[in-house]
Amino acid sequence: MQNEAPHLLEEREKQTRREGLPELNSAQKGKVVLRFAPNPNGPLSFGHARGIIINGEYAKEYEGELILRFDDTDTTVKPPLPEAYAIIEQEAEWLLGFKPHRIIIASDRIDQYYRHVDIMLSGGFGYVCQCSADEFREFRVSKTNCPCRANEIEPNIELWNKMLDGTFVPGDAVVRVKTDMELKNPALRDWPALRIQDTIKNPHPRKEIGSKYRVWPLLDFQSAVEDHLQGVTHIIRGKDLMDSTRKQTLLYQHFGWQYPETMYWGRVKVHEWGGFSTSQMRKDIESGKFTGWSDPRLPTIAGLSGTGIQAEALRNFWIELGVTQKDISVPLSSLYSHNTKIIDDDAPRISFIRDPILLALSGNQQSIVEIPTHPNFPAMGSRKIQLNSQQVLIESTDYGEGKLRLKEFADFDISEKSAEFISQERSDARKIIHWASVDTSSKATLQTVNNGQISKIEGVLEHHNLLKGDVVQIERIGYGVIGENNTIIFTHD
RNA sequence: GCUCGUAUAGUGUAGUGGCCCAUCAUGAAGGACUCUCAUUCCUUCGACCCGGGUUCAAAUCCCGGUACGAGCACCA
Repeated sequence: MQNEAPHLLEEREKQTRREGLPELNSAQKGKVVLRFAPNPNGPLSFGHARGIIINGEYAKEYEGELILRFDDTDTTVKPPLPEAYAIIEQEAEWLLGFKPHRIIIASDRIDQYYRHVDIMLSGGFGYVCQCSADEFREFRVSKTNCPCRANEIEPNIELWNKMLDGTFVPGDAVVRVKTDMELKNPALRDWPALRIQDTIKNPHPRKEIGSKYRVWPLLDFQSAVEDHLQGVTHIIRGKDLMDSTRKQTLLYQHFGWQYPETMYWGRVKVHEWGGFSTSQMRKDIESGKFTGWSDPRLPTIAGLSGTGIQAEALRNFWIELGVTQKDISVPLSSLYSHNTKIIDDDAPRISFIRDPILLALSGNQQSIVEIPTHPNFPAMGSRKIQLNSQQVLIESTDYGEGKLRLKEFADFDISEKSAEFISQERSDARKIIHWASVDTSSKATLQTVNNGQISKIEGVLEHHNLLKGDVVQIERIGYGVIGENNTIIFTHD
């Protein structure tokens, strides 16, 4: 057997678990181009992070390029927010750990899209349709051609010019891609490519664009043309855009282009969060319900980073979820677990005493206590706690235990708001609690978010020389970020 | 309604016909370490939606069912 069929004897190596993202189809190192294309109608939120992180990771892995493209072609329903462009650029870089290789703004590229309308019209695979949305809906369901479909090339070009020159107003006409009204999937039947917007009433928020254009491409057309112009090789996006791929593939066939490889992910719900849409958040911020895009209650990138969530944690989180088409619901604890792994090694320890109770010390204890900044890393130094006034603060919930050990200090017997020194070494298995000296602590607030509500816990915080934004571990409580005015923003436990 | 898609432990994921009485992470429970209810380490728990079929062999292929989701916007 050894000689006749050696392969049967070969110890098959146990297949190892695939790490990270699945491979890209027909991808060559150095030759992939991916893109992330948000509508800049607000800064990035949690869900956008998936798009940018997954596409960005692939770009990195395959030594390719990532394009950040602003799909800002709607001035009416979800108009762009002027300041969002710059913010998104920064947030994208923060999330990725590198700058996107190219930045494209759709509203700068309208002439390119018009140029392709000309090709489409003169090639006879597009037409100007003057049916109302309602009328066309009926044609779509009954699988019948609308009358405009029969227009010759010349009349189509005339009608197109009427769209451009203002003869037509919004609703009068759209440009459609000629597919086939008998297609099985109703979504694909002669889909709309461009429409007219009232940019006098609703100018584009970018000053340089304003009311310059009346005819604007819809997503499927704009995105399809731009992907081709930019040489995009792989598109990874939500599965809600599957029919978009099918529509765009039909357009690509007309143009004689090859459609990029596609991958999709399913819907993600975070158990602890309700439904947030960018438009709704924008309204709620404008009405004062939230303080801004970085409000800690909001699932925005600004909100998350402000409460101490790290970009690397977000990256690990989204990479772990991968690109499956399943609709999933994840608990926040999963993100927090990634975050803890990132921050714990670097987080200085600090004491925050909730609802403090003052105890007078009696006995022969030290007057200065040194506590390591991080128990696992002595190199991070230590905190020196002065006890000149011999008074300490402990949490009210710890008071009443009777016998307590003040962490890294000494054992005490507690009664009547005073603490009697027992020993510096551990004398028994009494509970160890965190504490603060009145000499080296001051009033502070711990801000937490619980089911969409901000709550502020009053207490005292050990003195420190940390800076705003530093991530700390609050002993026996959890992790937090140093905020302004002696507040500490809770991250998670 | 029409069309498209997905279904593996509580949650998320690996697995593309024999390595699988199923991977890893998270979670829960227990333990070790630790002067934090942290970190680290160890142990345990726990799953292939249902029913047919193809095959010597199916989590993996096919059909049907069920469940969930998405598209059918002059939004992205």
